[in-house]
Amino acid sequence: MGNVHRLPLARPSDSAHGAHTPQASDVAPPGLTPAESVPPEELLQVGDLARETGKTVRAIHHYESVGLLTPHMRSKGRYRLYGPDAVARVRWIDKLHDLGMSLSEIQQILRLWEQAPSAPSAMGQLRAVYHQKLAEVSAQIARLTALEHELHGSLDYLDTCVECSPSELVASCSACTVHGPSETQPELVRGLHACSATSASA
Amino acid sequence: MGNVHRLPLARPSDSAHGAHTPQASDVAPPGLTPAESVPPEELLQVGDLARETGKTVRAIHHYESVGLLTPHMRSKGRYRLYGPDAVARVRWIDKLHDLGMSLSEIQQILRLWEQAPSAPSAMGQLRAVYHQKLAEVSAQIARLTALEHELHGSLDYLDTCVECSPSELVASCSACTVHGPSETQPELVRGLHACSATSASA
DNA sequence: ACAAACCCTGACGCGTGCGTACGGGATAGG
DNA sequence: CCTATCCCGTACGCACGCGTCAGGGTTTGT
Repeated sequence: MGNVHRLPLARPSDSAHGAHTPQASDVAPPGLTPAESVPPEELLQVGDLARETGKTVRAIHHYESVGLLTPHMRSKGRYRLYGPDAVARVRWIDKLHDLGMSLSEIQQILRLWEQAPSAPSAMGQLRAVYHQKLAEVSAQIARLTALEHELHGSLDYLDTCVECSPSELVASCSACTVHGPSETQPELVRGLHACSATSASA
Repeated sequence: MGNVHRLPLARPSDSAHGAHTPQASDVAPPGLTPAESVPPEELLQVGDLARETGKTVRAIHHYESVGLLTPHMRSKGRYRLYGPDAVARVRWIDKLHDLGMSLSEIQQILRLWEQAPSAPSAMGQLRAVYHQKLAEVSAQIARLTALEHELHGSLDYLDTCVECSPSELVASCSACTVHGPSETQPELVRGLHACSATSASA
């Protein structure tokens, strides 16, 4: 496959709005264990989960639809209700996603985990995956570091260009007298010359 | 926008096959400058360009269609013919793409460049963009480094898990007696517990 | 003349990760 | 009862970066 890796600018943050949070009455007649022993006070609606994790409701639905997350239970009105561990889960998903894994790859890990015959085996498999990811991350860091250097180099180069005679046109850059011919230019600069692309619009 | 950045495994390489390369007769009657003074011997067909840059022909067409690249001229049979600078151009595109820029962002840079009134101005704008990109790359490196550490931590953690009693089931991990409760687990491990996802297929 | 490579334009397909809109209940407070 | 939020399920849309198929010329060698 080709090249895939984007850089972010910033993370979207959450704005807070208040509504209602699930109450014990939502879920269980007082005094009964709700389905699988989850303190009813700590149940989260999808919106709450969204806010706590910084994701959108839609995203969480999506995660569920691809099998990454399942609500602990439903209210009687079919509202999704999550236990506190869901927060960890979503953050985990996010992290792996940041690690460069697609949602379906993450799914694979979950499968692996859930279908593992024993704990040590599960841990072993997980270890293997993380090991692999570690290598990839290191490689990516190396690549980016190289690009970082190239950028520095190009910036240095461009610094002198800025002081060039203002009357010079870009067309003359390929025969620059200050820097020498275009062969000596950093690749990040050289690529701009010639090969004119179509022009249009403002 | 959400999170976007993938890691690669390896770069596709090129397999060589031989065909015909453009000849002077393709393009200009002997003794005439071909359109814009390009040594006819050095002209590349799209396939040649593809091979030299490691991209596919389709990709190059695509770059052209989004205005990143224009053939220097066409043969009389409408074959695209590129000058040697096209190679630099494609590599440049690839690099910026690796830098995390979309093709249309790259296009913007080209626009900037071509529409710049003077060379110093063009260089200045380019500098600004690269400056910005440098910051992003640095940030991304920082993020990845953090993730690298997390991975290391998780691997260490998992190392001990592998030696756990083979009869333990994953379900009991959340109450691990070796490591303590799940709150002390690395996030990359904690996220796996509970929140069971749907199971199906083999 | 014919075959073997190459090239052309056009257009639909795909995988990812959600955004967004639609029509309609659920829940809480006043 | 009315209303303000929040939620549900379904489904289409979109941006990216090409892959891939279709139908048909172009060059070149023998």
